[in-house]
Amino acid sequence: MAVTINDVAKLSGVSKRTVSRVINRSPSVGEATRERVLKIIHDLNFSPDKQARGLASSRSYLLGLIYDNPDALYIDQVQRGALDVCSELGYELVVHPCQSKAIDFIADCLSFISRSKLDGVIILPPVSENKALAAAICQAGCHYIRLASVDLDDHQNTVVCDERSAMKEMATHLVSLGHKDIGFISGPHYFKSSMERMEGFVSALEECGVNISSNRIIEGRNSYESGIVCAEQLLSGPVKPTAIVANNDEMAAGALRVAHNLKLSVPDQLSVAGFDDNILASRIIPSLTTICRPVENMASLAVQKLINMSQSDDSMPLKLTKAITPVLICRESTGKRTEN
Amino acid sequence: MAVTINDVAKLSGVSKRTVSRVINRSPSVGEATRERVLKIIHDLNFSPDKQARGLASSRSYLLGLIYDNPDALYIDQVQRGALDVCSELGYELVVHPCQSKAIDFIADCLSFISRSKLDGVIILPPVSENKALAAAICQAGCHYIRLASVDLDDHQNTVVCDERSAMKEMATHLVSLGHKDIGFISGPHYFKSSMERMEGFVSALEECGVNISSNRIIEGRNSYESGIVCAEQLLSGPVKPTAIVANNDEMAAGALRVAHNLKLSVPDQLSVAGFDDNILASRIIPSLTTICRPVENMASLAVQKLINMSQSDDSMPLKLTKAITPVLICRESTGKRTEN
DNA sequence: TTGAAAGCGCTAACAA
DNA sequence: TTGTTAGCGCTTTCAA
Repeated sequence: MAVTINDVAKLSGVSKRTVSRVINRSPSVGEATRERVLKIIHDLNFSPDKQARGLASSRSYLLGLIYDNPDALYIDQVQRGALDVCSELGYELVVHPCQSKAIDFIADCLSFISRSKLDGVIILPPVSENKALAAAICQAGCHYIRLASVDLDDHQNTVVCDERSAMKEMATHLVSLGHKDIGFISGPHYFKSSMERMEGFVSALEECGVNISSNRIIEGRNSYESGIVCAEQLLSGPVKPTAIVANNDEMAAGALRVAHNLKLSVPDQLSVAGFDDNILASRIIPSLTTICRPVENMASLAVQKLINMSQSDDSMPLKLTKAITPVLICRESTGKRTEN
Repeated sequence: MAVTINDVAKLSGVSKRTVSRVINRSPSVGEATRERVLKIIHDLNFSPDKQARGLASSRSYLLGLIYDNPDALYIDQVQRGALDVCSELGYELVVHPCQSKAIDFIADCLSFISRSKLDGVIILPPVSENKALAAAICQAGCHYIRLASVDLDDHQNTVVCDERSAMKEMATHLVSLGHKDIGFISGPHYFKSSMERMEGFVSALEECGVNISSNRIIEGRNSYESGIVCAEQLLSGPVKPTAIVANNDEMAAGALRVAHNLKLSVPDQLSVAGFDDNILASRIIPSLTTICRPVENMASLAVQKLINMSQSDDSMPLKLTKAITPVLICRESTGKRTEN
């Protein structure tokens, strides 16, 4: 059978209790003892049984990942970033795609949490913006971290990426290329992140002395198809913008498609930019100028915070040390404004 | 606190053991007793604690997902398909991306399994082809299902998608468009699925009376970059193929990029096709003709089989009823051969 | 700083 | 058909 805490205790000549303390990184263990026990643990390749631990401590060492429908690459990056930290600290990650429009959506998430007694959950945007969900989870006594683009909660409960500053970079980039008539395809206005990106972009443009009229801003739904619809609208008039920025890469891809249909050459006649740096961005022709967030880092940080919260009081807190700064990636789809 | 088996036992006037029997659908419980207990269970809204059950019965009600590096969309689809069935049957899904080239790769997977006492794992291609891994998992006493393109194991342990027949469709499609000089960018030859697709394609072409010379077949590495390298090679000679088929969409995207660089118009001067139907395929310009596998269904089926295996003998087996047939998706990137 | 003993909620032998 | 008695492997009172 597998090696248990008893084996470790016997071999290291201490009690179960002390081994338990070592496992749980309690500071009240003598340095010599700790090292001896750690060595035995290592030699025996012991790892504590999660179910037993959970049963005894009413914890599960399981973290949940709740998301609605961001793109697959984003989810994949989150999972990798989260698991990096999880596996280091003996946690496992349980996934839960959900339907935020479903009527029993919150109940469904709560059931997910209680079914496996999750120690905490990470909530991805855009579900992360759902205030009722966060409140319900909190009331259920479960820890959570919301990934977001704005402070929408206690600072402890969020990992925020400064998307506003990213859009500022984008604005500066386009203005420096000479663009003065720029169209913007926003995400749905009921998402705070959409507003954040839009406002960040618009106000940065203004700071650069470029104004964007309200009919140059169109609300999309973040889908490829809606990107097409919005870009068609932006490019339908006699005077066309020389650049279009979209709230995400999917819609930017839609804009590229429209440009293609209209035989507008990108970036010569029209610059296009997105947000996300998903797999599409580097593969599509022309490749897409876009914003890349450090998604894996954000997820790692979220897990660290989560584990910190659910750790017993006498264990040492982890240090949280990763920067969350998005980066502008310039590719082929943006270029100098040409006179027209 | 939550209601436990003891509460149920007390209220229904039987022993814990009997309640346990009812929970586990043991046939050796009197009909009257069973009904009484079930009523109490219902009234109390009791649901047994997974950790306690697991600790006592050495099961976890957790399934694992092991994968190396297929594209993110594929993973996302697998997760959704798997979770559909999992959540219906009270199981949870734990994810585990891994590095199949790492030296301790198998140990790492085994540790993943034992850490959480997984009841079973689903292994995605291409790791699923690793025979040593499957053997090790089996020996560790864990159930597994390998998603694959060929029968590489006991039929019970695999969910197979007939990729050979898909490539036959592809071949027929291209031949019907008049193509006679076709290039093929294969995946690494050490993957069985690569060979399966390649051989399926080549032999189907032959059946259609079209031969493909060996210098028209180039081994890629499934990456976008290697697609570029291989396509450049195929298109470097004085006589160019009129169509290029790649082992996956990523490499096909590379081929599109090369065509673009060479100012070859697709599909007028060159047809290109991929395999996967990933997110790229429908967004790229021109959109990509490719093969779509019913990935979600395959994952659902895998979970059903897995749970069937790990269920106690006296519970009803699930019926497994989904078809696993890939489909050819024709888009813009393939068209009639033009004389040259 | 350390240890002894009592469970956590459930299932599994073995009786009855 | 049912109940009794032990655990599963760990954490947690409480003492020392």
